[in-house]
Amino acid sequence: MLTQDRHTHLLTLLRQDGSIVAKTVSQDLGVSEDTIRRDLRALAQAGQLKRVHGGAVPLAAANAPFDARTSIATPEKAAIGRVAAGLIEPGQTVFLDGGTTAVQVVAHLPPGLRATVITHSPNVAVALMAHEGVQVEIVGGRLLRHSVVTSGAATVAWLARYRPDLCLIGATGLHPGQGITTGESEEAEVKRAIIARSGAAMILASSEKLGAVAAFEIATWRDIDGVVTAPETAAHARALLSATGCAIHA
Amino acid sequence: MLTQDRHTHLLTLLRQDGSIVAKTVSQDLGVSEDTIRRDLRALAQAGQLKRVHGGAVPLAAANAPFDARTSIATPEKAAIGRVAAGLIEPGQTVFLDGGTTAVQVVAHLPPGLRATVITHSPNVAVALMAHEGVQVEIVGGRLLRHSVVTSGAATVAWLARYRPDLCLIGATGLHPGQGITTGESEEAEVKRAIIARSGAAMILASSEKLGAVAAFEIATWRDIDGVVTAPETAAHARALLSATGCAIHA
DNA sequence: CGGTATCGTGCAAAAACGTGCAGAGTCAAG
DNA sequence: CTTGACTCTGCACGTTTTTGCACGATACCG
Repeated sequence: MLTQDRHTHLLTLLRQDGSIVAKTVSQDLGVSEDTIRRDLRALAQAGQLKRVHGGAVPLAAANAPFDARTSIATPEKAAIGRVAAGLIEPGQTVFLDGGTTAVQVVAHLPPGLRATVITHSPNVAVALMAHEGVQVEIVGGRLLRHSVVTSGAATVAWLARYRPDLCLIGATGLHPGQGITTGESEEAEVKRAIIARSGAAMILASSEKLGAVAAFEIATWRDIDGVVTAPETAAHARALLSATGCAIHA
Repeated sequence: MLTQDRHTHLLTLLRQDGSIVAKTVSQDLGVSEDTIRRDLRALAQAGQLKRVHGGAVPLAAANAPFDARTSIATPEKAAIGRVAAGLIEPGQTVFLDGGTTAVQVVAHLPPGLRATVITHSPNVAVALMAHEGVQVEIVGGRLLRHSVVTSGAATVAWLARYRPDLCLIGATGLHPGQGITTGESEEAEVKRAIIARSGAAMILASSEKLGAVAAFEIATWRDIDGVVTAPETAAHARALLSATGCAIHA
């Protein structure tokens, strides 16, 4: 294994998992921890990552002019992305919501997957360019600045032409009594519209969303088919949402 | 085995595996490591690969997971971007085509500009997020992989709702007799549709496009209102396109 | 505040590198 | 056919880079 290969491997790992643990990687690659530490030192010197005790994390926003918001992947979001990516079957047509978690789903798609992905997030669309076998459809409309997805009446109208097998939706609040909610009314409309048209609807849920409630309802528990969480938070999610009869994927 | 054969073999290997280990290859081919090293030196000299300790890796692009999308901006494209950005008046609604030059237009927009930008490029849309005052509309549709813009019947149909004051369009060929052309028929349809709906249409032209002709016509000189070039190539453009009566902005 | 994991540095072995040189093969002129 | 120039290849030798280990210092965690 070349030094360069290790470097790219480390950067890929960083993008996928949101962090690097020196010890783990050294065992995976069969080299000493010293070597990994030296690599991390070099990459940090080159401004490609930030060293921390025990390993490394991505740089904080400043350096990346483009996908500043999308590239900061927390380990939990990476884990959710991995699980959600596993739910997509070859040949399916899938709607992918916007947000950092959705980008993580893309990062964990099996290489060579053949599928069709519909999205209203330009970030997700760009990330999907790395997957040769995936056909991408973008939903047009006005781009919301804070969440970087299209929305509004035109977007909802455009959605009418799709009937995806599966949709993966982000949300701000998942509450056993109050249902699934988000903080932006236009976004809520889009999410609601696509859930209604999808064969199956899954909610991408990081731990801080569990038990929370936001201002606008996206769906009730009857409307959706599953919640995707990180393995670490699965037990918590199951306990909280047991009454809803909703499946938990982790 | 001929030297030439080894060279092509090495380049093939590089494409397949993403890296070359001198020792391994020398054993596989039954030649000494010195020979492989000499080959690598020659190929590196010819700019076909990058030598590293232990072997070789592809030049920049393919290997680095990052800059696949943040494509390299040549000084000329940056210059064109600067000129084109200056053509946009506050308050206008502008259609921006895809491509690296269009991203450069965004990079040179005056900070604080208030305007509406319509685009079918997710890259351009993401780049525009840096401009608080710009409202962004994305044109939906199927995403073409090689140029990273949406196109097809749905995209053209969607365009019907816009009447921008100005459109900035990329092209592959600008020829005084053959008009403005591009190499992809679907893209040509989109460009033609938006030019027809715009108050003014400008073509973004880097020097290698001047005098060139591609397979699909976008527009005749009657249809467009100006060509944007870098200051260095303005004289050349004026000479070449004088008969068309088309304004040159530089 | 103590224990443990991680880090940095110096060092030596191993791997890879560059260079000079000689043998083998090729080719064209004589 | 011979000769000399040229190229390609492999080997030897000294240099540089990389790697793993030892040991003291430092940072996290309960």
